[in-house]
Amino acid sequence: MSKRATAREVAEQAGVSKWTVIRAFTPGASIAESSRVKVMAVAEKLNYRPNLLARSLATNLTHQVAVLVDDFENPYKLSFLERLTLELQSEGLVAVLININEHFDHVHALLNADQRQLDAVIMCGTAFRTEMLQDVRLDGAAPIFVLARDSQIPGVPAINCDTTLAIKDLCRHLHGKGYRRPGFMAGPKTLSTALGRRRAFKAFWKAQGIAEMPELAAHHYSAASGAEAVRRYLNEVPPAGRIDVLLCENDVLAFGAMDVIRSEFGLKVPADIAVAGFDNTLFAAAPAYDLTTYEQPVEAMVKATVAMILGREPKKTVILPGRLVVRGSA
Amino acid sequence: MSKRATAREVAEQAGVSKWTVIRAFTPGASIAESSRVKVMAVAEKLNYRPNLLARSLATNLTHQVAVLVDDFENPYKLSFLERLTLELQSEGLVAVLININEHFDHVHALLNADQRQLDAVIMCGTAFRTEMLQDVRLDGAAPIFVLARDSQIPGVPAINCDTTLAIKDLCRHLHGKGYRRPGFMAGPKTLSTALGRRRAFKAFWKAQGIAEMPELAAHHYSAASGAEAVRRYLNEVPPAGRIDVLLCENDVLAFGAMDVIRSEFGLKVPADIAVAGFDNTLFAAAPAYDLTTYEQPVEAMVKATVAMILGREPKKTVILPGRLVVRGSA
DNA sequence: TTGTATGCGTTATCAG
DNA sequence: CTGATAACGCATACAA
Repeated sequence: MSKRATAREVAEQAGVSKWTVIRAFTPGASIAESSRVKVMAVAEKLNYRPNLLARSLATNLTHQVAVLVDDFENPYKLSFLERLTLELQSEGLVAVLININEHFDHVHALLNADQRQLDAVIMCGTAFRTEMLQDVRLDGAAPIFVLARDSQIPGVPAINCDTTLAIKDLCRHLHGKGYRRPGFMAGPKTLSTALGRRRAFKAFWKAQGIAEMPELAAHHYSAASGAEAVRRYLNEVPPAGRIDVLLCENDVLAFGAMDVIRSEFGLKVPADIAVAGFDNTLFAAAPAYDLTTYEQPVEAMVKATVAMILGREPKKTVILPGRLVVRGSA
Repeated sequence: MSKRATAREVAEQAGVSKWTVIRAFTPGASIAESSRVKVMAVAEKLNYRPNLLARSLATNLTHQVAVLVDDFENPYKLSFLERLTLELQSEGLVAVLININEHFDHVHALLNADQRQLDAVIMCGTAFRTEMLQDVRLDGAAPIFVLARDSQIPGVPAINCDTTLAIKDLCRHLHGKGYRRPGFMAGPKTLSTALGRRRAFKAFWKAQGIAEMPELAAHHYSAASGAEAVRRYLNEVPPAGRIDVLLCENDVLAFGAMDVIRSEFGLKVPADIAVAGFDNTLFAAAPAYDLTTYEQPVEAMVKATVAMILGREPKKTVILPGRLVVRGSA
């Protein structure tokens, strides 16, 4: 039942001042080896370890980083969280995971992070309105980073995959495969716009002299919404006038789309309609989907983010190239 | 560029003592309405908000809870994280997400949580050796809770789904469907044992007078390992002697198994081999898998955990019933 | 190398 | 209701 020992208690038992105890636990502090050993022995006995809370109060560094997430339906988020926590922890930082939802929005989260003196805030692919950040006065607060999404906010760097390049790579592949009647499935309007994938898609095909590009609108970034969108389309448009390839804004939408195309309409992928996604989610590789998609450079993005947080790199928007993953679906 | 204002600064500008400022921000503190208004005005102007770090140091409460996770390959974890963060945040707590891996093990995480004075530690389905906890001396430290797994450690309550009931429900369904040659796919030995699913499985079929139950061993809880295990089995055992139903320890293994059964061996699910899983992952509902599985009562489990953390419920192991989800795969 | 004084921004407690 | 004093556990600067 030995309660947490404090530096003062250790000092008493070791017969030194508490500052000497602190020094023993401060790497690079000037302290005699003899007293260091003595202190450490007593510390071990009393089960003493420095109180990081008190340290944070004194140093103004919590070594904690807020990670804001709002879409838990996308398994892809899990990869991001894994890499992010891994990278943070390897640098002595930890992630405070904040669930952004109707009851707890960005402003709420930002204020909270501020009050807890967190060292940085990473908005991990969260959907936010640019105006939102201007409402909040966070002058002395932690720097904010936008991960896996663009940021138009001055002073708030984004670390993102090169969307233009990515969509171009994807579309070039589809075009090379001979598809000429492309369709695009987007998520909710505002969020979709922020991703910029639709724009790049239209630009590519227009450059190829193809003007007609049906758009299927999904209400959420979920398989169910993807399914619903494609169901609506297939019910409305007779076979002759249909698209021959569908690029979905992300894998989750693509999964839902493929499910409906095959199970409900008895069509073949890619023979009748080819499908491609974005993210290279774990399941994209499963034979059941075998989805052609695009992989974001998660590790590089995460490393770049953490480097900026640590001040090893200047804070500025970074765009990194990803990787086209060709599989059987398109 | 207004730096973070402190209570003292606000006090000076408002012409009161800093304690009055604190009172203005302390719900239920006795303070004159007039001075409260005065303080709030200045606080607003100076952009003051209480420093939770300092508060934590004084109160010994951080309102932060460590959430340990070690398996980021299972999309199911995402549901847990979503519900957990949601519930914690609705109670004024936040989750510190800790990635348990080779470089950062449970002991490391526990010590870290201790030093950061976290209020509690939730081991969210992590694989640990019982001895491990005894090595760590964490007497005055935060209470530990084991979520979605059993705990044999005295004083460390587990919040889990009723495995025995769950497996019995699943198996009864399979038996009712007429399957008589059951097989079980387990994950890594030690982790699997901790889950207790295999044991319940064997018990059920033995009670039905069926003794032979092939076991397929997966090395990890991943689709690839599930695929590999079933591939090995199907290559070794000729069609005549094969199982007619395979219960996998979790959905992810089941997905991998189904992939191989159908794509590599051209067999039908459930006609040739039926498959069932455990967890009711998002993808289990997809037509591509249409997996019969068992759903853990995530929300109830999470609520029970948080209730104990807040001291609203006594700390003790809780076993909750889940829900059988019957689909087309078995 | 070691000890001392002071500060970090709160909370708790008591006197007025 | 308000101000003052001590305490939370450590860091920083300085003196010995």
